[in-house]
Formats: sequence, C-alpha cells, structure tokens
Amino acid sequence: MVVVPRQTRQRAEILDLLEDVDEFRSAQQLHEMLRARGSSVGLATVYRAVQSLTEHGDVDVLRTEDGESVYRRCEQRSHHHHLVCRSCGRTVEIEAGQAEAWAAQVGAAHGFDDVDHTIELVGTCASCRESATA
Amino acid sequence: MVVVPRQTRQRAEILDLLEDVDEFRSAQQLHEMLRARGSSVGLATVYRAVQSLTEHGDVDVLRTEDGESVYRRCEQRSHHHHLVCRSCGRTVEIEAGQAEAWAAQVGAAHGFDDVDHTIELVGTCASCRESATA
DNA sequence: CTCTTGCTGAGACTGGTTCCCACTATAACG
DNA sequence: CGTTATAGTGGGAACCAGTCTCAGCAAGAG
Repeated sequence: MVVVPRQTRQRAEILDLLEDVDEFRSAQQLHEMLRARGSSVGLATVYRAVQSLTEHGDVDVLRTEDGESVYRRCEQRSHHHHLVCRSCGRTVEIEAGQAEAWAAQVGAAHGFDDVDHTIELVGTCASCRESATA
Repeated sequence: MVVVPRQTRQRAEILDLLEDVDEFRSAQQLHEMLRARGSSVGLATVYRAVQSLTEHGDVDVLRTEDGESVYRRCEQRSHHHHLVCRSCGRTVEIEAGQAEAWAAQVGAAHGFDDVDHTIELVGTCASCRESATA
C-alpha cells in the first residue's frame, strides 16, 4: 500500500522551480527563490517537499561541507554520482561502474555484505578555471 | 612558521582516549566518554581539540548520514578511505588507488581540474551478519 | 620566578532542520 | 456537486550540533 502524496499548489510550485534549476540548492535557497517568484510557500513545506521527493527518488540530496543539505532534480532517475564545480556549482551526472565494482570487491575482500558507497567528485570546471586565471 | 599547539592536560587526555577507541565517534560521545573516565574536559575544548587534530592530519573526520561529524585516530597518516560496519562501527582503512585514478580520469574527461573525491564504504561486517541471522 | 599569551570552560548564541497545532484544501464518496 | 475525512500547510517554538565570548588559568619562553 504505497501512499501517494496529495497534489497541492505548493508541491507543484516546488517541482516547477526544481525543473528550472540546474545546481544543487538548499531548502532555504529554494524557499527564497519561490518568494522571489511571487509564490508564497512556507519554509516547513519546502523542507517536507524535498524530503518526500528525495525518498521517492525524484530528487537527489548532497551534503555540503558545512553540513547543509542541498537538492537537485536529476536527469537520470537511476543510481548515479555527481561531479560538481566548487566554484559555480555546475553539475555533471556520471556513471561510476568501475568505482562501484571496486567498492563491492573491496567490501567482499574484508567480509562485508551489502556494501553501500558514497562517491562524489568536486573540481573546478573549465570555464571557472579560465575566469580565475584572467 | 608552523604554530605548534600548546601541550595541555586536556589535549593529552583527548588523544589518550582516541588511542583507545577504534570506531568513529562524535565530539559529544568523546566528551561523555571522558567524563565517564573521571576526567573533566569541557565540550568546547573537545570540539577545539578534534578540529585542530583534524587540521594537522592526526585524526580523520567523517560525516554521518544525519550530518554529525565523527572522528577517529587512524593507523595510516597518509590519504586513505574507510569501510565501516553500519551495525557495530568496525572500521577498516582501505587504499583506493583504482577508484582515485577513475575519479581523476572522469574529472579530466569533463574538463574539470583539481578534482577532489569523497569515497566511503558502509557495509555489514561478517560477525554482525552472523549475529543478525541467529 | 615572571610574564606573555594561548588554552579552558560555562553558558550564550547561531543556523539548519524538525516539531506543534490550529487551519485549509484535496479528493474520495454519496 | 455538496459533504467529509484527512493529509497538507505555515508560522513560530523547539531542537541540536557546533561556534563564540570572555574572564580565569596555566604552559613555557626568557
């Protein structure tokens, strides 16, 4: 018995916004962006929405270095990883077949089962590199 | 001009404790453990100590799923990764040459420089697996 | 021994996130 | 198309990890 979330104006607006945004954003940022768009949605509601969307696999979460959760609507609904620009936030979705195979193998070698992995890459993208050297 | 931290009773006790602990622990847990040992060290001091130890590379940090920072004194002082048991916390330090090579390569393929990686593995270790099926 | 200066610790404070609860609106049902 | 049960909403309080403040203390240089 899967509970389908009720369809509300607020949820629709949050999804709309996520559709237009390409970088990972915090709940608070999303909340501000909604207000800037003229739609009023409570902060608590934004938190609830992204949480539910995350659980359903419609949105990806990442933890920033200072512990903030950031969200992004990804192209791929299947399991994937991210290569994020530390300067502009540009995000590339990547396959990590090799790394995952390695992870499973290392886990098995140490007698571990059900090995989950966290793999995220952060770098400086080409265009940010250029503007930095300018 | 490297600033050497002053050697105090508190710092010594915190290092002693970390020496005896094999799993990743939060600052608050370490604080409690110290009090249980009968030594009184302020929570703020524990935070300051682990932070400084982390910066000097004497201690490793990890972020738990709920955003808490956990610390561990590792055998290897050089760069390495961890395979942690989700049930008992047992930790194995692992080399990730393959995965790192892959990360650098993927980054380069997308025009990213200075690619940092986060790679952590969580699984169920052999002994926890057994007690679970019992 | 003395003095400078970094360290300590209790508590105030911060900022992200969750909880509470009265109110509202969805959508199932008749 | 009303009625109604109930999930969703939102503003503010609460929560909690972590940081800051500042007066007192102690490491260690001279």
